[in-house]
Amino acid sequence: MPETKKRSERKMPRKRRAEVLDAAARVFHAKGYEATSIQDIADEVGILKGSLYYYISSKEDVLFEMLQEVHTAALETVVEAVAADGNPLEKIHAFVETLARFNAENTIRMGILLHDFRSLGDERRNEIVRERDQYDKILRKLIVEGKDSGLIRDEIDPKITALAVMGMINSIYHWFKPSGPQRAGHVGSVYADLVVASLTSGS
Amino acid sequence: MPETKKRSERKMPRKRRAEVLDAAARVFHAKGYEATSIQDIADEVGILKGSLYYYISSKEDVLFEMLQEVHTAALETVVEAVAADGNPLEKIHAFVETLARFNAENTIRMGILLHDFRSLGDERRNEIVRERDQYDKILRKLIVEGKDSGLIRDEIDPKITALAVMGMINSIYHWFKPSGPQRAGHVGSVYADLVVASLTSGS
Amino acid sequence: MPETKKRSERKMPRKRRAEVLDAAARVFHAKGYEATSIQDIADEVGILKGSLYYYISSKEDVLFEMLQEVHTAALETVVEAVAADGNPLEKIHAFVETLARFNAENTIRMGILLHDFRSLGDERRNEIVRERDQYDKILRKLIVEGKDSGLIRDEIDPKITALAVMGMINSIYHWFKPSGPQRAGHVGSVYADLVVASLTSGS
Amino acid sequence: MPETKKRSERKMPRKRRAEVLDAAARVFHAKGYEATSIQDIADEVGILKGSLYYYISSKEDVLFEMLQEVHTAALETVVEAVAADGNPLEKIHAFVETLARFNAENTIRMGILLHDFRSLGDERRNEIVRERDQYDKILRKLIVEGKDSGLIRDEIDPKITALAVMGMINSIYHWFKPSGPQRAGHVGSVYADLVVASLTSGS
DNA sequence: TATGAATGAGCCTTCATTCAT
DNA sequence: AATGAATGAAGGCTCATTCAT
Repeated sequence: MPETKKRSERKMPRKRRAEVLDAAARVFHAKGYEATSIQDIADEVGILKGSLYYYISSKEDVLFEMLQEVHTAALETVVEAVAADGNPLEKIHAFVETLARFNAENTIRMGILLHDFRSLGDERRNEIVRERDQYDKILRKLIVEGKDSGLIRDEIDPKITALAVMGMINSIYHWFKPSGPQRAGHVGSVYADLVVASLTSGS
Repeated sequence: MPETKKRSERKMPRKRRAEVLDAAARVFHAKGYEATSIQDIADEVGILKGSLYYYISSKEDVLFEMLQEVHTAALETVVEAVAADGNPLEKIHAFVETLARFNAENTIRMGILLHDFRSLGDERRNEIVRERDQYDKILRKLIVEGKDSGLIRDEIDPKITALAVMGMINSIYHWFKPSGPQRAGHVGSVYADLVVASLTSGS
Repeated sequence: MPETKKRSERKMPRKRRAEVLDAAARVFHAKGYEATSIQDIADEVGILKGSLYYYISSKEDVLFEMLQEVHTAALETVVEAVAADGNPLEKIHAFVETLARFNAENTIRMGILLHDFRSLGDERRNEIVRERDQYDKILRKLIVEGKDSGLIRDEIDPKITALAVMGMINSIYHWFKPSGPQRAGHVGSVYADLVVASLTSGS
Repeated sequence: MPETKKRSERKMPRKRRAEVLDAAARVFHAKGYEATSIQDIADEVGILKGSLYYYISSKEDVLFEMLQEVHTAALETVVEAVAADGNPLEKIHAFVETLARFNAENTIRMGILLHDFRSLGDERRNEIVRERDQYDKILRKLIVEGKDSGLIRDEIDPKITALAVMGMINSIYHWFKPSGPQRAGHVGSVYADLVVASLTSGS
């Protein structure tokens, strides 16, 4: 059916813009935001660098929109996961599993978020940092609740532990390859099991 | 005595050179290698940027030497710790404790290593990456040995677990402040306890 | 009737074209020719910048046509005024009054003419300059005639005086606002009186 | 005396910077600020455009400093001239003579001031405009005083007249050539005589 | 008539590096 | 040991213009 083909090819309104953003994400991920030139992105898209500005308004804007986007998506996913029924330990399991899986499913953009948010202007950077702190807060609160209810060992230090767990999750983008042997879901459950075990064992 | 003179002439630059490297490390850590200009480093040292080239040969060289240095030191410390007597679990404890403490004690240079090694040329980057993989290898081998000797749970996946632990340790530079409440040694033992617990627990 | 159709098709563009020129004049006047982008003009008209090229052939062409137009109009008005009966002094009065009024009535286009004719290519600029010099010539000749006939003081230097008067007139676009308290005609007669007084007085 | 020569050639601390500013002024005057590229200035100086930034911090800064400079100098000269003893008419004569001469002596920088102050950012432009208005204020006040004391004709409109005189003076940069037949001082006195005549004659 | 996409040249600015002194 | 001046390449971005639709 040539008609169907035509329809899907016709006009593609904001499709090209998404292509540009995707290309930018790929290059940012590969070389880092600062080391990436507008030329690099243009090459990846296959147009001239001047032409890029038909789709973007500045290099930093591209970064910000990209980060904003993943950040919102990640936070939503996590909040939803933690909202489900369960005791603190089950919620921690869900938190880690969900966020680890999200990281594995979005290595490119999460990698940029974690590596390059510093390159944003003050205001925007603070906005991102503020949002990022929420993960930590949620996790730390769950650990405290787990200790209060006796599900988590007394010796556990909520602050350092939460930071350790976040660091563990935030490093997934360094090694996870979607084309590799592991599935993102597998990584999520392995990470979650590890964390839960570390909080409960030891007696 | 021309000899004495020579010796003192050779030594002075070294001291100043270390100052330059320290200044560079501070700025790299604060802004990232790519976002740091030679001017920034010169400002931090308090000399003109042209004068820097009396001590360094290129910006990348500074980075490389810095990374080499801390990398070697870290590896030495870890290898030594693991060489001590003990069963695999005890060795894992020592590994994590030592490396975590080292990270806390060297946030500036370890931060640069982990964030900016990508900016090196291909050859040098590979050299660093190759060395970095050794940590992973050591840890993974210890986990396998621990499983073989029944000290570590059967379900543990050595590969993912090793990566998770390394990620945990490698994120310390993000939050640890030498001037903060925690001592580096405390961080080390908390991390080590957490890891050991995660490997052994599980009812 | 293909003829009727043709005629109406040819005429429509003309109207829109005038709109475009007007919009361009407004923006040129507000920001200066060099600082005005084609985008600015398109925004003022309310169409896309690509669409502008249906009406214009280049940015410089727009400027040139605009300047040609007002220049011709100004010269016509002046020539007509000077052609009327009267002695040299009366003609100078008419000259200044007419040209000053014209300047006040056409601040936008006269402002562009006086501020931005330099941006034209060599040939066109020379064309404009050559025409502009005619005002000076006319005025200077009238001054000489006035001196010859004893109506104008002997000490008057025709060259510098003509230039001074022209400068006075050509600065009207800087401050005259059609919406302000003064009427254009008033400005004309005040200027003319001033000039005549300066040429005759001196006891 | 080679010594004297050496001394004057040695170190020339800010000499090169002045050369750069002079070159910039020349090009700005010839083509207008907006139409002048940094490349143009570099070519005029005879260095690479990147090298210019050793002496300047931005194109607009160069403009601003230049304008600031002439403006201050002009105002000082005028204020001093008006401060001298004399009746309002004599002061007006001094005002016009001084400012016209200053304009003739500084066609390049005054031309830039009058043609390109619009290109400054809002704040700086307002600063310049505010200072520029002072001339007008001074002159208008003198005219009013002249009318009050009966030295100036009753019919004179202080506002329009002041604007006309300022326009006359401000157009000198358009035609005056230091290499031409007229001396700057001559222009000053001719202008001043014209203005005084225009204010007093007519009875 | 008008749009949307792209071009290509040029612009201002930054920066690692060099070198004579 | 250090300075001051300059280089040359590159960077992000703007803009007049073109053209298929």
